[in-house]
Amino acid sequence: MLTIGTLSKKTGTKVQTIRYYEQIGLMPDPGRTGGGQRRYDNAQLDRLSFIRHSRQLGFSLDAIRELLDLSDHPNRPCDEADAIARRQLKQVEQRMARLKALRTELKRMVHECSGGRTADCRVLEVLRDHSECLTEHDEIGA
Amino acid sequence: MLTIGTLSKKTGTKVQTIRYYEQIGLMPDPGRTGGGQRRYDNAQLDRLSFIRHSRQLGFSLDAIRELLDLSDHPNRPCDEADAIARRQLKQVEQRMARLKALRTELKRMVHECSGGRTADCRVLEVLRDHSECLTEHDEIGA
DNA sequence: GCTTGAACCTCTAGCAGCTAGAGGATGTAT
DNA sequence: ATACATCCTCTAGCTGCTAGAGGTTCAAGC
Repeated sequence: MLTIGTLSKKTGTKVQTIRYYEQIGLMPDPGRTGGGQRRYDNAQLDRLSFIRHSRQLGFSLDAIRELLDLSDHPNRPCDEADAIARRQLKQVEQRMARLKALRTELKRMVHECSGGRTADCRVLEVLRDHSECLTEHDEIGA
Repeated sequence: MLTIGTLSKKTGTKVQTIRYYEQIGLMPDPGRTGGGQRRYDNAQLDRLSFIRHSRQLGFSLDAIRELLDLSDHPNRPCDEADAIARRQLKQVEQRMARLKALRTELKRMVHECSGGRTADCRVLEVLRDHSECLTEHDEIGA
C-alpha cells in the first residue's frame, strides 16, 4: 500500500495533481485509512503511470479518459485507440508545421535587427506590418 | 471612427477579446459615444493589429506588453526588442524539438498497431510501459 | 505512552488567454 | 416610430494544473 506522497514520487506526478485526477474521475477513489488518508495499490500505480505517460505524449485528459476506458476492455477492437493516436499524431504534425513557419519569421526578424534605435528596429517593424511576412501563420496554439 | 465590431472584423479579433485586452491594459480606453459605446481610431487599429500579429507569432501577452512599450519609445535602443524576439525563437525551437520526439513515438505506436483486440493493441501497450519508448520526453507543454 | 514533525486532509482561489451567455441599452435604417 | 443588429456590463466557464490557508494523522524516537 502506497501513500499519495510515495505514488507522487514514483510517477513524478504532484500530489495535488493526483487529487485533481481523482476529482475529475480519471483516477478511482482510493482506499482510505481510518484517519482518512489515501492508500494506493499497484493497479492504481499502473493507471497513474499510464495517464502520466499519455500526458507526456501530449494527449488531452479527455483522450486519456477514452484510452483508459479502452484499456479496461481488452476484448473490444482497438480501432478506436488507433484513431485517437492518429488524431494526436496529426495534431502534432500540424503544430510542427506551424512552429516551422514561426521559426522562419522569427529568425528573419532577429537576423535583420541591426541594433540601433527602436524606431528602426526590424523586429518591431515586422510586428507592425503583417504584409512583411513571407509565410502564413493564421491560427494560434494550433 | 470604428465601432468595436468593425475593429473586430478588420483585425480578426473577437469583440470579447478586444474588451479583454482593454481590461488588462493592453489596449487603451477608447473614446465613447454619448450612449457609452466604444469608438476606435486608426492608431488603435494599428495597435490591435500589432498585438494580433505578435500573438500569431506566439508571443505572450506580457512579452507583447513590453514590445508595445518599446514601440512607443522610438529613441530607446532596440536591444530589448531583439532579446524578446530571440527568447521567443529559442522557445519555438525547444517546442519543435519536443514535438519531433513525440512525433517519432506516435508514429511508431500507430505503425505497429495491427488492428486486433485492445488487449494486443500496441498503442495501449506503449502507453502502459514507458520503457518501450525510444526517445525521451519528460516535460509537457515545453 | 507521549511528543514531535513530516506528510496528509479539504477547500478556495489563481494562472494564461480567452470564450460564452444573461439581461438589458444603444444606434441606425426605414 | 419601430425594428433589430449591435453594443453594454457582469459573471462564469474552459484546460490542466498549482499554491496556500488552516487543520488532522501517522510513524518514529524517547
